[in-house]
Amino acid sequence: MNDWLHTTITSWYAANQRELPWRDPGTTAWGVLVSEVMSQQTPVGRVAPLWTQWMERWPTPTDFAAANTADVLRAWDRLGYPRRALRLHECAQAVVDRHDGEVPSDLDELLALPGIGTYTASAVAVFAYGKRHPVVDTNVRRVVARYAGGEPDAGMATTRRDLTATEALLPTDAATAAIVSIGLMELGATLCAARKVDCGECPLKPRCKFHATGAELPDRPSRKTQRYHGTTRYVRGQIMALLRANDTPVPRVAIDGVWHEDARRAEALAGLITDGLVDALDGDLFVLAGADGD
DNA sequence: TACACGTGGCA
DNA sequence: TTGCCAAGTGT
Repeated sequence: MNDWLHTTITSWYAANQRELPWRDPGTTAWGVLVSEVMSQQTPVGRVAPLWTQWMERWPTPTDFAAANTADVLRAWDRLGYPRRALRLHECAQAVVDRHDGEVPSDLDELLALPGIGTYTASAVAVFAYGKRHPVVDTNVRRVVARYAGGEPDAGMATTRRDLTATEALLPTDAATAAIVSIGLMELGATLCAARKVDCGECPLKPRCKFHATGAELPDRPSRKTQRYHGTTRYVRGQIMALLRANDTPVPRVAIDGVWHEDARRAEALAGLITDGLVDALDGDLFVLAGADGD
């Protein structure tokens, strides 16, 4: 009963998809996995150039598993959330240890890997291996909420409900379902964004409940955000940037320069050490984790 | 369930 | 300019 949706999305995506390096037909499952992890909470346009360099440097899980952690964190550069780089490194090691260096295609095996949650596991199974699963990210949740629910935004992320609602829209055929999923994501990332809709260009307009009811976006943001400057997260970022820029151990007094509040700075540094992103050396010196080789 | 977790572009 | 927002995951 959703045939119209499937053919509409499929043809729209074929004609309008953005050029992204990991969409090249020759991309490996590992390449897909890396692109998905890098894209977590990060605009894909910022990911693309880094992904290309990354895959040239570490083409396979085995290559990457052997990399030094400090090199990984430097290569991650300012992509954000450096813990993702750590998880990706652990993920490569798990792929080598548990799967003989081959990215698994089974959803549960993917889910068991470090840094791989519901979304990423589905995305790899579907986009790299052609499996049939609903792939539900923030874009899909929003587009489905608007198209099928007539609501301006998706509600709270409740995995089960999201999977059910998306599942109901997908075709039986795995290959087509994959294109519908990537098409919904693309639509949400381009024409049907959180704060800006372009119904005039949208192929789903004729049957979209949200458009039918006026497509009015609320003035209020759909989710709460917090101030960033001066937060622990901000100070962590400043410390990481300082350590990335230095090949030699950095004395505490240098770190003291990144933020004026002692307590905040201490909290940030302690957190980075706890998270395995920073190593403390004798003499009150600090380095990127694994800077001496893992 | 709710919060922590980086960074930079855009309106 | 300030603040929203981005292919989420782990706790």
